[in-house]
Amino acid sequence: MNTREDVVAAAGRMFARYGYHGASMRDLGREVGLLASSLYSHIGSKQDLLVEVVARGEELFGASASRAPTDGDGRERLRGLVAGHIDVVLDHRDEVRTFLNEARALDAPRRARVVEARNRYEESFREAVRDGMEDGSLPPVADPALTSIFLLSILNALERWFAEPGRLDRRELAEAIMSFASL
Amino acid sequence: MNTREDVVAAAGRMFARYGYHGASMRDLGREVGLLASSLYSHIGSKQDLLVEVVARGEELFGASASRAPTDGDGRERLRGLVAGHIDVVLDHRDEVRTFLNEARALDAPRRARVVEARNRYEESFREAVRDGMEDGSLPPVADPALTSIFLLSILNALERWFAEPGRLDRRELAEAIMSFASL
DNA sequence: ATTTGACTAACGAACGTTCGTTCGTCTAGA
DNA sequence: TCTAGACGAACGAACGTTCGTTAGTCAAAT
Repeated sequence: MNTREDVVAAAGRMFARYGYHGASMRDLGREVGLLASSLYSHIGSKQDLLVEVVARGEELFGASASRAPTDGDGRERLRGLVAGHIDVVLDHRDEVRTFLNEARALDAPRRARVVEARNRYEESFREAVRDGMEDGSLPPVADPALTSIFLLSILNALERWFAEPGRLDRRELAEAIMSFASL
Repeated sequence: MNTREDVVAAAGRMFARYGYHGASMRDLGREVGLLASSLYSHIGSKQDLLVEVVARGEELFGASASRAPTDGDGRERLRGLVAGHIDVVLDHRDEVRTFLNEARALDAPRRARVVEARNRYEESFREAVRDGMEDGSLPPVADPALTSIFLLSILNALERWFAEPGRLDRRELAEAIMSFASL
């Protein structure tokens, strides 16, 4: 019914699977059951579609971070961030993939904004780790920044291999990641 | 002097930076100081170039795995694999990036071969972890497969952020990763 | 009666690739 | 030693195709 929404969703799927440059407007039209030209009744340009999909990824992570518990010790907050990240990645694989891998196809200023958003998001991880070390809820760790990068490396890679349903559910996955990092 | 080599190297650079579909033959020609048409004195097709770059990535990881120590306990062997992986990623960023991210632009049978090679490589990690658990050199870990995936997630993400020279050198990086995983 | 959203048709630009050609360099035969 | 001719490498032009995008039309829904 809401065609525009279908188009954006399809764009997310196609960009995620084939990459921005690898997915043509004709492919995209076929995916949603329209001709390429008809897509322009709903969107401004292909680039606009990418901007929108990437922005959604950005918002999803931002919302997840701000939804994380602000009370509780560092460990609990980190746990919340990890669980939130897992949910975002698995519930919105396509937007996440596009956000993580196709932002390079954005023009420079928009790409810079994405990098900035990622840094802000990463900072919330660093903060939780740092606080957890100070309040004693996390073991003293060499470097909160490094720990955050490693955690996010694992979390962002989930999109490439984690399948549901599988041997692990999300709860167990979060547990496995935390205990892998001995956190 | 060896133009063909230059072309392949430039292709690795361009594919890594802009993606296979995002890099045109004219871009590539400009990079090596030739016209697009002149590239065909040295290569068969754009697709051949991708095949070659990806194959190099594949070989680099394969060679690294077979260079790893076969004697020593599991922990020592895992350590060797991690250090080897770090070297491959940092010494051959472009080929690795292309290998990791652009294999999807290959035709299905070639893509399948890449997946297979990745699985074989991952298996060498699993084996080292499994052996390390059995010989007592590694702490008993829930799941060697999961541990390997997490390790490789961290290792493959290095290409995205690790800079040399920086606060950490490779030795310290390997150490940080091993101790992050409490291995 | 107006508006919406799909269509067909077409645009110019860029794509990967092939073509005929030129221009050195290197080798073999006179 | 000189020369003929084969060769590798690069060129510019052009190929057919696909790209993203626009314009005009027409049917259905409001």
